Amino acid sequence: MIKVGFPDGKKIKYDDGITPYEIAEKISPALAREILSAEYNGKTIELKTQLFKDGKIKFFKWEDREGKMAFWHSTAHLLAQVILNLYPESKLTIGPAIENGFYYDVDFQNTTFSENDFSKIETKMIEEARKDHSFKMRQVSNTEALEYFKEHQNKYKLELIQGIDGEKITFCDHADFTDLCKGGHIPSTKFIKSVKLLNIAGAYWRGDENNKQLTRIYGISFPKEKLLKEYIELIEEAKKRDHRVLGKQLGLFTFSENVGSGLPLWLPEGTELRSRLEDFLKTAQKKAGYDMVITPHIGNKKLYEQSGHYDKYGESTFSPIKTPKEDEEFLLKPMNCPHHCEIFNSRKWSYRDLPVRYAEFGTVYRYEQSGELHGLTRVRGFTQDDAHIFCTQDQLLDEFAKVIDLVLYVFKSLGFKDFTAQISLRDNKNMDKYIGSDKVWNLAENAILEATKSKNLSFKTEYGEAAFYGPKLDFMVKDALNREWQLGTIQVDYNLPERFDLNFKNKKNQDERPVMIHRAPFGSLERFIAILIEHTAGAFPLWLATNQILLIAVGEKHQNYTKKVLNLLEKDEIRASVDFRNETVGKKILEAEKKKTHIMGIIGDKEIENSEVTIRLRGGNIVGGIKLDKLSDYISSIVNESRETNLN
RNA sequence: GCCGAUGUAGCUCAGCUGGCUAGAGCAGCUGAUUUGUAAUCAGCAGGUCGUGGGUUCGAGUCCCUCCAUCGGCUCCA
Repeated sequence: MIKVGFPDGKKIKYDDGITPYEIAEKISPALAREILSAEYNGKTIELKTQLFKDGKIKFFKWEDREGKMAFWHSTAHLLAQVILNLYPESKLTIGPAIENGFYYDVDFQNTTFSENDFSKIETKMIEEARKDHSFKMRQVSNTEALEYFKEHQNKYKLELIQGIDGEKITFCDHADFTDLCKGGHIPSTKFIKSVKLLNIAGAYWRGDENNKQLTRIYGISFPKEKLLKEYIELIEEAKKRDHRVLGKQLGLFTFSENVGSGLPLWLPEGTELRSRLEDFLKTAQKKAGYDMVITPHIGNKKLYEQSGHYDKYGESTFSPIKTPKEDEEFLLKPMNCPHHCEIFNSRKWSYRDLPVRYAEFGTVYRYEQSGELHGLTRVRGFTQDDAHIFCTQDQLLDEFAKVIDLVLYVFKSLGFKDFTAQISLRDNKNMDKYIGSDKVWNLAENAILEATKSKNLSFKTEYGEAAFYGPKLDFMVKDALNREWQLGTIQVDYNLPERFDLNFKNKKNQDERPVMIHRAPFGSLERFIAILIEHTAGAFPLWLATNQILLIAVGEKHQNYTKKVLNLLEKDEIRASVDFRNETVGKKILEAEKKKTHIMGIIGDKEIENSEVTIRLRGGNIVGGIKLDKLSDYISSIVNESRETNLN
């Protein structure tokens, strides 16, 4: 007999060799029908794995992340089976489950595979799924595994097997298909009720661009038809919220082939939104003791050689600009930090002067590879809400914590309620990517860790995500569709102060190095606005909206009164506008809705008679008549509310 | 940069396997209408079909080059 513990603490004895599925069945047949995978003593196992030792068991359903992973991973097997069936020449490589579905990387050899082939594969997959094939794990010897894939002439799998040392090699069989696999499946293909292949992409073998490029097929699957429908609706909604689509519709920004790709042109409405965001941050930064600075758009190449940036990123800057002077070259500014270091160096500092905080909306230019450009989220010219704080070692924790406060204030004001922190450290396998000694890196990493803990932020740690000069604290926000975006970043840097020989006089009148904090709560205005558009579906918080209320005059004879209302609102600093076009009220409302106008004020005979304005909120909620002397207060109150919560 | 796809009016799209002066809706302009909570009616105008080349009696449609965009990969100071 073995003793099995459950998450609720209960312990039950079972016969040796019982499987998780059988245990579930004993608990309740309903549970057995729903579970997709299980974990035993912290390790993912198959539902049909026999248990011979005491342990703790956990069951996973579709609702659990682990359940979905097993489900999608199993679907990847199904996809592989069908592909090998239809394209016997193709070579399978890897096919994992991902956040939203799964993919399989396939070398189709000389055959081209396109989206047109999706439907026949989907059909075949469902056909196979219905046959109720069970997934069976089996252990094989190293030689046996190598033999198998030699026979199938699959050099990719051979490479994978050679990379597995010590561990046991396992195969997974279902139907007539066998794959190298470490496990984690649903019991049978019959659970897979609907499958959708999503897109096709190129992906390098093992993620290395020197390797052959394979065809990656992305897909998703569900245990119920209805769930697929919901998923497709979610994708449709995301498409509607796409900042590139809304940016066009709302007249915020555009691109021109003649200007160049990745170089956004800000239209008047977009510029106004952007300036308002800048003003918002400027005010907050002033309160937090920052000083604004301005630096040029170009800088001598030597400056970036000194900082180390040129060595690291020289290839992704725009080509150097030559001057009549021989050997003199300038770069379009790819980052602001060296400039701010030079500002710091323009005078002598005492410890009494620190911390010094320089902020700049600094426009920078980076020659991103053409295939990496994407709307406003990845561009070649963008403006960072950059600042650099120069402080003493003693001030570091406090300063860092203050920056965290500022970042959180920004998120809160803009309606990002759901976010996580990520501490980005060095990749210990690739230490030559970084500059500076272990000693200063350890100092910096500890500072970030401590400051983050002092703020009670929960965080995850990612290795290999640090900047080349120092570790980072990055903020990932979740938008209204639950998608995760990286926004603000805070970095601790001991290296640039060294490279620029920054000093201040300490209490003992000795030269001492300041520590530098790099930070950008938005990251860049372009990227931030893109994410804000997708998060709010273009309906920005009312305090930020360019047009807070649109006054709609029913007829020509109502225009004078409407103008009076406009003046009244403008005097109270409410951003109002009027629509006097010769159009029906219905049409004006439709267009205001399209422009995501939050508040509409309708004015006709009735309103004039009662000295009021009828308020209609976006989406059709009619508030009713508000007297003129109460109107500004009413609007101001919803504007203020919008600073805390989104008016949505 | 790499793999794959796409590119027709300001916008969204139609144009079948190559065949007369390339179509529609919205937006625009003109006129009528002065309108009550998600599209008033009529007329007009608007495109060298991304670029350059080629195949053909004939190319928006087929082939090649380049450019841009989209989905990914790689990269992201």
